[in-house]
Amino acid sequence: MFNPSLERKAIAVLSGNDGCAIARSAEAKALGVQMGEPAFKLRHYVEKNGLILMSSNFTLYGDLSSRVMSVLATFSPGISVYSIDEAFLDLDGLPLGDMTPWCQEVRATVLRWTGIPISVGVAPTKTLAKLANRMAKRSPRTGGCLDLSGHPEWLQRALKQTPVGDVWGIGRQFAGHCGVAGIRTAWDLTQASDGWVKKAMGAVGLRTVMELRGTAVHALEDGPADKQTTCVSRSFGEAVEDFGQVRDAVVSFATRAAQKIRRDGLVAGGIQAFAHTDRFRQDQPQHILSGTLRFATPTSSTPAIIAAATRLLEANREDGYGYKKAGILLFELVRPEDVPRDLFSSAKDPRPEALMKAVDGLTDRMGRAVIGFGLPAKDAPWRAKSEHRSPNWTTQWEDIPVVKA
DNA sequence: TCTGGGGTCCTAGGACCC
DNA sequence: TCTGGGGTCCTAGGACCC
Repeated sequence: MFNPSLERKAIAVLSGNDGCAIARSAEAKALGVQMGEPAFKLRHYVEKNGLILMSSNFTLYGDLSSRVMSVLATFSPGISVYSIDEAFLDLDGLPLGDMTPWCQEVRATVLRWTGIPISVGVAPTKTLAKLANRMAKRSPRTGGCLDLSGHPEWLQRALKQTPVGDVWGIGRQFAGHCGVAGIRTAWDLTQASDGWVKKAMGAVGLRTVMELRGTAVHALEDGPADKQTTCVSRSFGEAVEDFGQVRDAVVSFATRAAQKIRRDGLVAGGIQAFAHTDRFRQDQPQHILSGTLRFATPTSSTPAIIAAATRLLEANREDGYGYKKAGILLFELVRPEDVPRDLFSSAKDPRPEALMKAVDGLTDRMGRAVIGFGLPAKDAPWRAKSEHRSPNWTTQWEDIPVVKA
């Protein structure tokens, strides 16, 4: 959108630390760039075929995502955002019949107002809507929109054209079980017996099959449920032997995790901190360090979470390894009003909360780098690589594009 | 040299209860 | 010889999703 010269080019977006391909343009797929392929294996495409590699920029993607979602929300009061690039809309109550013109309007509006092309699939269940969407995206004839509701013969043809492994809820293992049983397409799976499905893929698989048969079992939720866990982990730009550096990294991850749960209005009942060596370097000694503790009182206070994380790390400290990744996990997340009262402590100390409120206020107004607990050096060796990063076109004043008169 | 990050749900087995 | 019936909770591991 911001760099039209990239249109129609072979381009892949890399994971964190510029590790491997996590998104590919159609042209990159045509070259043979695989999902999850390590970046160093893509170099020959870059040199021979002009493949363009970009670092991921989730701040930018998140902002554009929320713009798209807010446009979608104008089309149906029942919207459930499923991921950064997908949402389900409840069409109950909308005029029945051919939904295609309506879908075209949704698509055209999102494109016009945000610059993002989307595809739309309509069907009686979420699993079938995902299947319809996939066909709409792949087949130019559909113009990006496919309505499989009220067209039994189209639905059957779509099911027969969809490989079973491309069905939502069928991953590698389940697809393998299906293959052994001679089940190749989504249609084949609808014909399998409940007993076989339950045995091979459990209750989850059975729900997928019900949805393929047209019985909705995945309801459209009103709002997203509260998170149960929040994890912040990163691979390091290079292996780190200085344990102090590992600790610095974990402190910054703890800071970030605390921010995240405060933003979600939650407190954590416990924390796990971990660090491990490079699992791909089997020629080097491997080590996984990990520790868990529960807070006496659930908290979202950055100093409390940092203190716990560093305590766990030091308690499980092992020197002499090259650490390549570390992180922390906050679990037993609950809303503060749901935390049971502590029988033995009297008045709650109001100061940590007030402090975090002040820090969050400053961060919101002036950015994350302005105030913090032990701000790490910008050039710390554990900082992830991000060598092909796009600007934050929509969220940083200095990156906002300027239109020339 | 170089290989991501962040989630959910289910299941089986063990420990416990009356 | 013979040894009940009905539960809950927790955990680790495995499946899936984006």
